[in-house]
Amino acid sequence: MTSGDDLSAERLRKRDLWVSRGHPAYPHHFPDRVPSAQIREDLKDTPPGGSREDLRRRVAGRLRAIRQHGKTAFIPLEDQSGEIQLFLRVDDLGEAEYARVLDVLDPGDIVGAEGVPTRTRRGEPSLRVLSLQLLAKAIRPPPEKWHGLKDPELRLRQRYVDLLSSPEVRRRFEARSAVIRELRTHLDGLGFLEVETPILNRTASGGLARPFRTHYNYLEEDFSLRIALELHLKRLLVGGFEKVYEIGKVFRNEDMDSLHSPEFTMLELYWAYSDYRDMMGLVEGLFPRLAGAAAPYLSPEKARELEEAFRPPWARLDFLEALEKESGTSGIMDRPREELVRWARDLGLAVREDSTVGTSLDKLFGHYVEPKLRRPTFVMDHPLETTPLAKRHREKPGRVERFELFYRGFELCNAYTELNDPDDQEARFRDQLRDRPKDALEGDEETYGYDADFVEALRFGMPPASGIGIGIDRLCMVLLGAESVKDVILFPPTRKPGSRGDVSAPP
RNA sequence: GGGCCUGUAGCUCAGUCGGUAGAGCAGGCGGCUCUUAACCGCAAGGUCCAGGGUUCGAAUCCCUGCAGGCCCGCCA
Repeated sequence: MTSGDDLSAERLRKRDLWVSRGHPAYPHHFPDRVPSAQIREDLKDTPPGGSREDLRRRVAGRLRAIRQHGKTAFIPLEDQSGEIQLFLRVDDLGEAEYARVLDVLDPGDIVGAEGVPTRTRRGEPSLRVLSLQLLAKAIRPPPEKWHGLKDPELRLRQRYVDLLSSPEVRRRFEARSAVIRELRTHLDGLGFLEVETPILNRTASGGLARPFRTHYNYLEEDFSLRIALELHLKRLLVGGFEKVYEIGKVFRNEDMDSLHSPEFTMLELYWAYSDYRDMMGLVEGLFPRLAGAAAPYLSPEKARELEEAFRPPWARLDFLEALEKESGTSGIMDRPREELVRWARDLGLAVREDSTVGTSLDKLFGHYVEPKLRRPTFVMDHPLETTPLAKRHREKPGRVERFELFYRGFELCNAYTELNDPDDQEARFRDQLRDRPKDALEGDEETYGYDADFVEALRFGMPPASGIGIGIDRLCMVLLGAESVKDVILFPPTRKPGSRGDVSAPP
């Protein structure tokens, strides 16, 4: 009688009962409602046992429990603003109506109610209900009221159940939204223009990643989903826009773990007539604002910790100096490629025999330095080979003007003075192609794709500029204290369901 | 890709040495006019992830697979 199917059957029976009494099963609207928080506000100065007879309020939301006491009932109702208790009495509704209402209600149902704001004798802010209607019957029961939905698999596969049963989860995504809103407000205030550029591209470039492939029927060509926003935004600098940014999804056809999602949100920003030092100033101004936006959603201790951590100025480390110091080795730049590759491989780092100087140094840096960067730290002036889209350093030979921001051992953003010399850009693209491993498949390899049209754009003249990319998901992890990137993504990708929880099959 | 762990009622979880499957919540019936994880009584509810094997007998032991988690590796 109470297997899953039977629970649904019971709820359907109640819905039909409600309909058979002349009510619509799924009414079209519920006008003039106020947030439940308004009723709490109404009762701010009302003592226990008192009520606001001068008011009639309408609220709507999901029922979290039903506590029946014979001729009274207490029914906590939740909406986005919080919770308010519905207080039902035979004295208010009459025997018949009281029974009719309670006959059809279950936890999880969405109802609308009208009544008088009232504080119970115990002082709980409530709405003493004069009329109530079902707005949407929940055919499936909600998760256990005290523990909620714990199963990590179901929480991802059926995020809506996770959300409807856990205000804290909803709150985390409200916080994410608040952070992104603040990001926009801040950048708009600095005069940046938000733009949208194509997701489907002939060549996936501007980053180092394996792209998703798709077919564009109209153009009769295979396209890639973008792996970065960079090259289109720089085309806009050529076009005369001086401060632009985009917040959007990028797609990298790679593994997922607690720090990586194949589909993730990225901010990229380009700023004409500035260099990477100007950009550091922008970041130091931005992050404290974002920490401030996240603060109301955090414990006071966490909020203070963030505020202190991101108070500028932050530490600045020269890439090579840091690597030489932490590894206890000098003259790294003078060493031949083979020696660096051997060094990295001897440490057990995943570096191919035919790997480049840049990759080897990157891996060595990741091994020796990155884990130590707990407080916000700018790592600056990377070796040239690591970064084909950055401008050569004006003073340090063999290096580029670039910085990455590290915090708690992982990268939060990546910025550089942009390369705007078309000949240098063309040569650097070619170097990338040449260094590509011999067994790489065309279009399926992780390399900076050669974008000839981008080089052509540079030939029209791009102003000197700096640019930055910020991984929004990681940023939210840091600001909201999430352990996994899945915790800040509403609907992370999941594998085809196994034998449990298969909700993808049509009936 | 490697190692470890998990999968039992709609939900949260027990299940001993291999011997008929357990609780709480939710649901049903009854009681109760101020509860808030309401309470009290009664009855009901199972593809023990799937498939195979060992055994007189498997939720339990073995193998394979599926899904998930953690660590490592890979990957900006």
